[in-house]
Amino acid sequence: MQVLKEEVRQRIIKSARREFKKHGFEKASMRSIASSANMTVGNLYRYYKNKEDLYGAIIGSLFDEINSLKSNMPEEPESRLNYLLDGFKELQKDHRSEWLTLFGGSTGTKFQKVADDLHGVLRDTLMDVLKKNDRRPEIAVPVASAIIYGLNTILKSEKDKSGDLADDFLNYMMVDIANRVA
Amino acid sequence: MQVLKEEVRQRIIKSARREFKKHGFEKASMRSIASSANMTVGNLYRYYKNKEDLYGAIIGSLFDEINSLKSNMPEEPESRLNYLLDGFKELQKDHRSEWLTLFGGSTGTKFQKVADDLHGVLRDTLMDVLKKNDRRPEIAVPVASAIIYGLNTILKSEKDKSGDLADDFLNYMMVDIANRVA
Amino acid sequence: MQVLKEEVRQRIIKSARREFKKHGFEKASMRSIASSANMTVGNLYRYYKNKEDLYGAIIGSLFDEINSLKSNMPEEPESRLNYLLDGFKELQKDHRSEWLTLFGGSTGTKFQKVADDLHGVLRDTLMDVLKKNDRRPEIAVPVASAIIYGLNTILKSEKDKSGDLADDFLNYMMVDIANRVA
Amino acid sequence: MQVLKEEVRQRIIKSARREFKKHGFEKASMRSIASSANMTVGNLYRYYKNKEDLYGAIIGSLFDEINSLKSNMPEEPESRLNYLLDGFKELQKDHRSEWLTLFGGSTGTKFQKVADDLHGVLRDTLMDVLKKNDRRPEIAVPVASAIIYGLNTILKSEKDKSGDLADDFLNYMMVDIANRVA
DNA sequence: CATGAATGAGTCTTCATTCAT
DNA sequence: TATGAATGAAGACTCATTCAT
Repeated sequence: MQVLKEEVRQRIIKSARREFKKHGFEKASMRSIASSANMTVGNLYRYYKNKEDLYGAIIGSLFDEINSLKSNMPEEPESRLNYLLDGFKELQKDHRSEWLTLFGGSTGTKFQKVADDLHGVLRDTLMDVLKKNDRRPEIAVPVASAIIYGLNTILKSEKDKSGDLADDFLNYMMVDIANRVA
Repeated sequence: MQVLKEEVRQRIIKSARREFKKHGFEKASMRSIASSANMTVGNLYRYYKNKEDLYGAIIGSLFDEINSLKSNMPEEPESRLNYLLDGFKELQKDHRSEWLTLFGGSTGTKFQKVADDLHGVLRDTLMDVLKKNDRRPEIAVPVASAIIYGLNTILKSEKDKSGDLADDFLNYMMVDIANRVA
Repeated sequence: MQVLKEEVRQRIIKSARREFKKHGFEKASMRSIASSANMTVGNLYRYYKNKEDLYGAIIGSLFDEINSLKSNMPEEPESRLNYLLDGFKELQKDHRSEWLTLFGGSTGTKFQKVADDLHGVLRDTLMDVLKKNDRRPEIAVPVASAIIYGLNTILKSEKDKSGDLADDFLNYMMVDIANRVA
Repeated sequence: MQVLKEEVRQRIIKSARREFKKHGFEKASMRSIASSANMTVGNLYRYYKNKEDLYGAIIGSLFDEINSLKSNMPEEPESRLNYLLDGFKELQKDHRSEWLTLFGGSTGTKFQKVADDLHGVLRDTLMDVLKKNDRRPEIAVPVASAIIYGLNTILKSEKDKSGDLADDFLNYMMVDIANRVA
C-alpha cells in the first residue's frame, strides 16, 4: 500500500514520540518505533537517517526555542528569574510532549546538555537572587530541581490545560522567597 | 561454607550497587557487575536468579522500610505529613545509595511502582492538609514531586552530610504553606 | 521516445562507470549510481534488471573485444605472444576505465572469469614460447601476472598517455626472455 | 558441547583465514565466519572483540615482521634491493596465508598502509637503483607491482614448496636490469 | 561451588530489489 | 515511462541467561 510521504512521516513521529517519551533515547528501539508505525525498519531509515536524527526531529523545535530563550536573558537577577519562569511555562505549553521527552530521557544525545543547561541557568539565577537578599545560596540547587520537576509533573498529568496550576505552583515556590530561607 | 557464601554475596551487592546507581536498571550490565566483583557471570547467577532479583536485593532493605513507614502512618493529616517528611530524611540518610538507585533508574522494574507509591502517599497527605485548610488541593501533585526531586538533588550532590540543607529545603517548601496557596 | 531512452542509458552508464571503478562491484551502490545519474532507483531498474546486468553493460564492450581477441589468435607461439601484448595495449588504451574496473573489482561477478581467462591465455602462450626454447615453463605463471598487474599499475597512474611507459615495461619484461630463464 | 578455548580459537582462525582470503576484509562476514566455525556470532565475539581485531590476529605476526624488515634496511640501493627481495621470499615462505590475506584485501583496515608501504619501499629502492645506473626511473612503478603480484601468484598456486620458482622469477625480473631499461 | 563457553535474540544500520501509483 | 515508498535480509555488535564441565 502506497501512502503519502507526509502521512507516513506523521505516523513515524507519533510512534517515535511515544517510544522516546516512554523509554528515553537510549532504550528506545528503532524496531519498535517502526513496527508500531506499521512499517519496516528499512523504510523508517528512508525518513530519518538515524536514531538521533529522528530524536532531533521530535525535540528540534523545542531545542531552538530554548536556545533563543537563553540568548535573551535580562541581566538583573530578579527580572531574569521571572523571565525564565515565564519562558518555561510558555515552552511547556507550546511543546508539551517535546518537553517531557527532553527531560525524561535525552541521555546519550547531543540534546542532553540543553536540558542540563536549562537547569543550570535556573539554578544560577536563583543563587543570584538569594545572594542579593543575603540568604544562603546553596538552597538554589534543590529549589531549581524542585521547580523543574514540579512543572514536569503537572505537564505529565495532562490536566492543567489552562495553565492555572502551573501558575499557582510557581507562585507557591516563589512567594516571599527571601523570608523562607535561612 | 556459609561464611564464604556470605562474603561473596556482599561482594556482589557492593558492585551491583555501584553499577545500578551509575546506569540505572536497564543499562546496567550483569557482566560488568560480575567482573567488578571478581567473579564470573555464571556464579553471579547462583546467588541471584536474574537481574531483577539482584536489583531487588539492593533495593530490598529500603523497600521494606518504605513499607513499614507506610503501614505506621498517623491518621491526622498534618502529623502524617511531618511523619512522612521525617521518614524520608531518615531513609535517605540510612539508604542513600539505594534511594538514588530507586528514584534514579528503576524503570523497567517491578520496583518502579514503589517509587510511584511513595510519591502518591506524600501527594495524598499534602492534599488532605490542603483540604483541611480550605485550599486548592490540586497543587499537592507538583509539590509532592518538587519535594522528592529536590531532596534527591541534595542527595546526589553529596555535600549535605549534616542534613542541614535538607532541613532548610523542607522548611522552605512547607513554611506557611496554607498562605501560599490560592 | 527512443532518443530519450538512449540519453538516459548514457547517463546511467557514465555514473555507473565512475562508481564501479571507484568501489568495485560488491561495494558499489545502486542508489548512489541512480542519484548521481539524476534518476530514481526504480527507473534505473527499468534499464538494467540488476546490478550485475548493469556491470555487464559497462564491461560489455571490453568483454566482446576480449573475446574477439581470443578467437583470432595466431597458432605460432611467438607471434601469438606479440599479438596478445599488442592487443592488451590496444584494449587498455581504448577501454581504460573498463579495463581497470574489470581487473580492479569484478569479484562476485560472472565477469571475474573473463579476467582470469585472459590471464590464462597469456600464461599458456608464454608457456608455449618457453617450451619451444627448452626452458622451464612454470615461470609463465608469475610472469603472466607480473605483466598484467604491471600494465594495470601504469594504467592507474594516469601518467602514461603516450603509451611509452607501457612499451618500455613490456620490453623490459620480454627482452631476451629465453636467456633469463633457467 | 563444551570445548577447550584453544581448540575453538583455532576453529575461528581457520575459518576467518578462509573468509578473509576469499573476500577481503570489508566483504568478509562475521556471521559467515562464525557459522563456518560451527559457532554463534555471540561466541565469536567472546574471542575477538571485533572484526578488525580478528583480522589482526591473523595478519599480526606478518605485520610485525614486515615492520622489523623495514626498520633494518641497508642504505646502499643495490644491497637494499637484494635485502628486500630476500626478505619478501622469507616472509612469504613463513607466512603464506597471511601474506595473501594482506595483499588480497586489507582495504578498510589499519593494516592496509603496511601493504602499500611495502610496495612503496620496493618501488623507491628500484628507482634508486635505476637512477644510479642512469636509466629511466619511472619504470620502477610497474616493475614493483609486477614483482609483488608475480610473487603472490606463485604463492597462490601452492606448488612452489621449495621456493625455486620464486627464485627463478626474481632472477628473471632482475637479471641485467640496467640493460633492459631505456 | 564455581567456571566461563555458548546461545539467541536483541541493538542500530545499509542496500538491492520490487511495486503501487 | 518514471517515481520513490516499501520490503526483507543482511551487516557488525551486545547482552541476559543457561549449562557442560
